[in-house]
Amino acid sequence: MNTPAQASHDDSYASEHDHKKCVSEALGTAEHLCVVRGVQLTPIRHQVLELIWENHKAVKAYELLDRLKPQMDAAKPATIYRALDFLIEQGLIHRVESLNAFVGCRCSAHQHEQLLLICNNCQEVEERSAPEVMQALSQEIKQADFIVHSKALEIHGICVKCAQTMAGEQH
Amino acid sequence: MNTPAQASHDDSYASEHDHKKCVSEALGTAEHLCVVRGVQLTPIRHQVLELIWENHKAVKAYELLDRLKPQMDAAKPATIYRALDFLIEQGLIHRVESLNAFVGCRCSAHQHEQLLLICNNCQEVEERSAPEVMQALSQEIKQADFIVHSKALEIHGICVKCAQTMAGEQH
DNA sequence: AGTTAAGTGTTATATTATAACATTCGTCTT
DNA sequence: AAGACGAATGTTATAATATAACACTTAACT
Repeated sequence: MNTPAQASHDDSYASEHDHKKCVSEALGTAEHLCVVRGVQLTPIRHQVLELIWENHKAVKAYELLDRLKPQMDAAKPATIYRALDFLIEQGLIHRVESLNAFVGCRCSAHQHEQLLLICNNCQEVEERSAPEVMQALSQEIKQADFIVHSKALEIHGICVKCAQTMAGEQH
Repeated sequence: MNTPAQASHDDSYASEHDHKKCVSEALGTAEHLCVVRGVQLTPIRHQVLELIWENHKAVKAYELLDRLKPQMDAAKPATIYRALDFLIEQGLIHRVESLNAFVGCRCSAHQHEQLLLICNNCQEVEERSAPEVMQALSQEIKQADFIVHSKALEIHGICVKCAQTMAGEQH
């Protein structure tokens, strides 16, 4: 499979906002939730979650594996996939179905199913709770007499920042 | 990867409605659209489309390959994937992202992006145009200043028929 | 000490998908 | 007719994604 182009803004998400705060909040919430739920956020799981939170881009399992290896020589596919399974079960990350990739979840404590806006240019993923969409969805699903287990709501396109960057480069 | 349980109703979609008509309409529309668009629905592509339309279940690429081989001994992965790429480009089938599988599209001529209700029990997929959902989505995406390229809207759960079957089996 | 359950280590393999290059075939050009 | 072309297909190889299966460790409980 081809390596997707990894556009990267100077003013990327990671620098535009206070990403350290962003990460520490996410990890703090994760640690707290795991204690509350009586599940173990083991060192491996914590490391994988940290790697995922390095930015807001969707990241592939084998890329995480490569990034984990320097810290953990023994890391194998199963190491990553087990950690990912746990993190998904706990709602701490999203699996991006349309990319076979993973991204941190900011909404672990609340409802987990969100609308994902996925930039085809920079791979950053924006989560939106999109209440009107969810409301309309509920109605529609109810009309169909369908019993929901899970939702994957993924929009691909170009994010604001990339659109601006591209517009700037036109001149 | 595990083989998903393939539940199958006596009163399955395929027998409940006039599936022959369903298939002939789908194939007829496909043939017509390809003529209009000046693209070639070659024998291979036609055969793959027919295989996909054998039922309303999401089907895997390698399962299609196995089903194609009796008719076409030379069939290889590339054979299937090329046909699938064409059919997707032309909007004649959906790729179900959350299953890495494929299903016939009833709405080729109109808007292609639909809400998919995917039964975890029988693998049947119901397409719904869900105008209210699409309207709410447009609003939400506009608010995010996001430029849409494509949408994957996939709901997993249990379809009406399976729910009824299960309820019946409780006694 | 013995048992158990959860987590991890390790090897192997299954599943999904694409790359790369050769060949065929019909059509258009000369 | 000969050659050029583009689209489709044939063919081989391999990349990328994911899981199975079984062994081992550890901590908690009995």
